[in-house]
Amino acid sequence: MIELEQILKKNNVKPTAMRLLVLQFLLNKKSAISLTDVEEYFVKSDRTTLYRTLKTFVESELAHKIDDGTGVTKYALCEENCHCEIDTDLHLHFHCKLCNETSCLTDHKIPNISLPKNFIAEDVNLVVKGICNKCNSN
Amino acid sequence: MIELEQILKKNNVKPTAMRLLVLQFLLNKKSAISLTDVEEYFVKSDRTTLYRTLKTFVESELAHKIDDGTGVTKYALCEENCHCEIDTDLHLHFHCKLCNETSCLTDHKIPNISLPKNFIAEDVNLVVKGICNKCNSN
DNA sequence: TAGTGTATGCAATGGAAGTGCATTAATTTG
DNA sequence: CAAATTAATGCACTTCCATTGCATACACTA
Repeated sequence: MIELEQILKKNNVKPTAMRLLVLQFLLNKKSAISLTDVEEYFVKSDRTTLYRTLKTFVESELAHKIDDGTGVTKYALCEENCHCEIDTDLHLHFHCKLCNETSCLTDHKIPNISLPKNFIAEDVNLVVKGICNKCNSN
Repeated sequence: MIELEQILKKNNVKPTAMRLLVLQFLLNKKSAISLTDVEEYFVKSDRTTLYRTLKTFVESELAHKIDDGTGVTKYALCEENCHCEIDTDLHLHFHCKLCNETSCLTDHKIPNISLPKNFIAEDVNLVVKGICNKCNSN
């Protein structure tokens, strides 16, 4: 528990009860989760609070925001020492159309992309859709 | 004009007046457009009709749907001979945060992606965000 | 020409993101 | 310690976009 507090403090986020709980929840999830997921888990808490909690996490580089193409924003904790930097920290996301889960393939960094002249890249989003290993083996 | 009809017929889409107009509109656009863009252009037509027209185009592989991370679905005509196939047809999209335009970098195919064992890729979406060449030169 | 199927238009719904404001909790400062 | 300031939370509401149901209009076929 104390560890959780440390994580938040390290990123200059005040460790409120709500934030600790949401952080814990995210830690337990292997796949990326949506605001609705969090909302369904913390029924007693308000949607807005959860929304802002996630927003705070993203702004303080504790979590990253994932657009997996489903139209619903997903969130996942950053890896240790992640600064959400292009070329080094950004990885591939995989969305399974069967189980509907979006997972972070953190080992799969985004390949180097050459852009036409005068284009400046600031962020890259790479999402692969298909069938994940779990669903494939069933 | 007759050309437009041919395009539709080739993809088994009945060439109605509305569809011809929307197709024409898409042809004139270099960047990907949203339903709202189309709606603003064809003020007299109904949103639903335009929505379904675009949907029809996507389903008949005349256009592809782009999720550029803005939260608004964009559409762009497929290239000649496109079958929306992974590895050969899918290309990079670039979203400029200044002019807010999403462009198809059709010359930039998506690099080969190696997935972990038992993952099956069916679709890939690669979006780079930053500043486009036009905005960069101003 | 009648009949069938598709396209269109209108109205309405639903989901998700986001904002404004009042209230409460926490922290700083005199 | 109390007052004052700042931050976090909860509630209500708005907005935006995607999507559907149903009735009408159009087009094609028998």
